Amino acid sequence: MSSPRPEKRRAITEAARRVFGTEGYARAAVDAIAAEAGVSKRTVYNHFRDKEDLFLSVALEGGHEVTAAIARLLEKHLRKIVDVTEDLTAFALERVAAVWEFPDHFALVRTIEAEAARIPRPVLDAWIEAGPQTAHLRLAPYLAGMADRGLLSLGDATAELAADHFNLLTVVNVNQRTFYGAVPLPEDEVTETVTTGVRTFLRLYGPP
Amino acid sequence: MSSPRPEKRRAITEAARRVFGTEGYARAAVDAIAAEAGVSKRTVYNHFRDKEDLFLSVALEGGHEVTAAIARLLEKHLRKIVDVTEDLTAFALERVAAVWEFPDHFALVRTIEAEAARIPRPVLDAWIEAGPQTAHLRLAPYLAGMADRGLLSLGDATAELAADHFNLLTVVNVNQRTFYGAVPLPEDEVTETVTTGVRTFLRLYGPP
DNA sequence: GTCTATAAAAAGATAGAC
DNA sequence: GTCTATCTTTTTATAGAC
Repeated sequence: MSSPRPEKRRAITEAARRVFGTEGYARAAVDAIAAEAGVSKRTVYNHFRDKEDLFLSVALEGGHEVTAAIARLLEKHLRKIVDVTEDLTAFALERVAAVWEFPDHFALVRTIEAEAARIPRPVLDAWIEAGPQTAHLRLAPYLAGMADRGLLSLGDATAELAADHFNLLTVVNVNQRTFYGAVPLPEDEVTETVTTGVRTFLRLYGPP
Repeated sequence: MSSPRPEKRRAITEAARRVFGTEGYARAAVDAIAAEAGVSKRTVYNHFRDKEDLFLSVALEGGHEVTAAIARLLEKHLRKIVDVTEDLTAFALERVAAVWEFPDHFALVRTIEAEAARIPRPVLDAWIEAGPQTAHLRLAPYLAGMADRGLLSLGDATAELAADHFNLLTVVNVNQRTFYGAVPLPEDEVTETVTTGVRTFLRLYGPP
């Protein structure tokens, strides 16, 4: 399972992400992954115990990458606030667009959700923590900071709860409608949904 | 494709719902569905063109059934309002519990979401309309009625938007955490989430 | 570790009798 | 329309040479 050719392993994981994303788990053939990666099938089995091991490795890796990308978006838009409404909206719009920016990953997310009941709990928990949960919770400190500066008023709500509501009203709402990007939604409807979501969030937590 | 033995067709669709729900689309074997239904595989192919036709028929049928069940919950809890908070909470709790009451159907929902990109658009649209969209939109008239009676104050929001927010804050929130019931969540956390969701909803739309 | 070739099993769909 | 038996293809995983 060690790998003196790290570039091959890399090629395999990238190919696997594409094929698993396009085909789903059961339909994806290891043959196809090997072909897409430009290696023989035997090489795939030298790097990964079996198909399931390959799938879960790719999923976990993708979770970390997307979480990192979202962390960069948080820094970009919410590190220094110029205008609360505009900055939150700009963040949410780019956050939502991640679904189209990493189509292979989010196709994988849909597959994971479908397979959730069949994935070993420790592995699933590791994925949830690496991916959605962390990406989700990292928003809270930024909101807390904004509240400290008087830009938001959390009342007796925790920053985590406010982050929860922000995500539901913007990202989750759009993802529900588009099945995580599988069904396209006109850009102006996305903008409308996010704008309304931010406005609603500020009715809950906007400065007095 | 006609069926002089309707009870066989029924047995097949019920078996298909269980097997597709348990195994997902690609993994589910028509052999297994036939065995579960107690008929031969050839009989399955006499009633349904192919595996995909069977899957989509079952999905659509399930969508209608669950939508009807949710309509009954709306009538039960929101036809006559005794206490706004309590009635909305009771409705949301039972609405959320539907995921555990129809485990096969919601396992199928997860599969549909995963396969969304591969399902023919007209068929997918028909399913969305029969299932989630209708179940979702039927809440709006009840909220509008409550607003008319002064039990809610919608401001300049439409009843559809308020319904959207109610669903996001309660049902969608729980479903996100549990992957539509695939990962269990302690009952008190469910209650806590729904209660908080209703309270937040009433901060937005409660009477003045 | 990587390749070609192959084994072994599974699954979708159909032929043909009744 | 329903059944048993079968065809055909696809797929996971491995043997064995280099």
